[in-house]
Amino acid sequence: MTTLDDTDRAFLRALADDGTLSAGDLGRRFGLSQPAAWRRVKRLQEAGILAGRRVDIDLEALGFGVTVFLGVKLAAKGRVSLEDFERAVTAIPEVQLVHHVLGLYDYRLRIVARDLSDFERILRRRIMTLPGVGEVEANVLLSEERRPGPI
Amino acid sequence: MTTLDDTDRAFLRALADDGTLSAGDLGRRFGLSQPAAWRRVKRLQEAGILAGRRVDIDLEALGFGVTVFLGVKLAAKGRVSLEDFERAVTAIPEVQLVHHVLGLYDYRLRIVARDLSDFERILRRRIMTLPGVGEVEANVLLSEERRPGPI
DNA sequence: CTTGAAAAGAACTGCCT
DNA sequence: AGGCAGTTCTTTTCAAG
Repeated sequence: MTTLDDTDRAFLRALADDGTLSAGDLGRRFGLSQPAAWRRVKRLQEAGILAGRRVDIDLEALGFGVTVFLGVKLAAKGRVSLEDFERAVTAIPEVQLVHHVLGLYDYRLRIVARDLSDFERILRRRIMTLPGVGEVEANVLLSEERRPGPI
Repeated sequence: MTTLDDTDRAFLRALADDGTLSAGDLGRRFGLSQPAAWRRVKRLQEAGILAGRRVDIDLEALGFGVTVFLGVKLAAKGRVSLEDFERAVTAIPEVQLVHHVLGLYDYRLRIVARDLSDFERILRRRIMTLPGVGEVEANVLLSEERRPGPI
């Protein structure tokens, strides 16, 4: 674990919002020279705090207008059935995230579909037929707000 | 909505995995020249499909080892109480994501905490005191797998 | 679409306070 | 820690086929 100063936090917040910012941009924005900003970014990367960079793909622009969060409870929870379930669920193209969780459900999935009838098809043909699936609970996404988190 | 060819899909998958890839990298990987690859990336950006770039911050490296998904049901759901709830919940630093959803719960939150007793503090002092909160249901994250999605 | 080249900008290094 | 000056490298952008 590493501790950060205010400038590090400002850098992380800025980069979480816009990953295209260069060291020069960050320096100008927060009153540091380009090399000083660059050294900070490098330090954050080497500490593993800046873990990677990704692009944001707008699936709605591609016709995937429905996002559903699905809680899944397994019927039989042997060690084998967890692995079987994970292997099968990650093979479904519409599944974006697989969270193995503790609580009322065993897994939480984020699933995208073109529309609700497309989601029904995925649920009936792909999800309910997965090995070991018991109860499921669905929540359809209306709106999403991303926050910087505790940095 | 836009339709993509196989190369576009390959670009998006590669960039979703590693946002640092340049047009030259993508071209080499998928058999295009650098300018051709660059024009494709630009087209995807202008179509809004490549919506932005962000860095991945490893909150575990900063001492936030616990992630909890929290379903929240509101007790009274007037129009005003939704906005009050959203304003109050987005002000909690540990809240990373606020999903307004349809289903058994009204909101789904992604919350990070240093440990479980830190999470208990957030839950009791910050969440349960939010305006209009009724039932809550928590799932503690054990492991997370990200998938490319249906592109 | 390609190649080639020029221009711009970002990354990186040494040295100094 | 940070700044300045400079070099190197990559990316961007244009020209021409």
